[in-house]
Amino acid sequence: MSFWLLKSEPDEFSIKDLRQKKTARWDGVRNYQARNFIGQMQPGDLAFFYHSSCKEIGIAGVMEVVSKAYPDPLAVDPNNEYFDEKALNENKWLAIDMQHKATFKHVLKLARIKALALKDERLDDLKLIQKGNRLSVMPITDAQWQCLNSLGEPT
DNA sequence: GCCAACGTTGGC
DNA sequence: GCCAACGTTGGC
Repeated sequence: MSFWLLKSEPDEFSIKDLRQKKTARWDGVRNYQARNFIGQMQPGDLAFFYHSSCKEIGIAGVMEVVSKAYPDPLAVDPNNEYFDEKALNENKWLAIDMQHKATFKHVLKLARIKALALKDERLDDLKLIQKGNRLSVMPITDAQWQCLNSLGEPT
């Protein structure tokens, strides 16, 4: 089993939205590196739901991968903002289904994660806080998961 | 709103 | 294949 972190702008799609829907398709990823990570995900994997570009930046909860990766239908829908003309021949973009597992009582804020990383060597290689990182889908090590998940108090 | 950093595109 | 220009991400 592997661990991941997936970013979303809560104005577009938040952990609250996922909790209401229970299961949702994670789609619209249009970055090759992120796409490749989605391709590696397996049912049963766990992922942090990260809120970006918002008031409370940080990890908002936990979700579970409940499907294998499959071609992203948005890429071949001309009316969708994530439409990709090149995908009409061969759709190489991937989507995957995620299920809500837990919403943290308080968002585990990025500032707190950064502060913690100064003292806890388990977070040394955390991609999230590496310089210039913009990946919206990234792997999390077992140690990083244990460290961060223990700080999130589920509601 | 600003800007650093990275990704993508396209001319050569 | 190089690189300048442009676009996007995302924290602050």
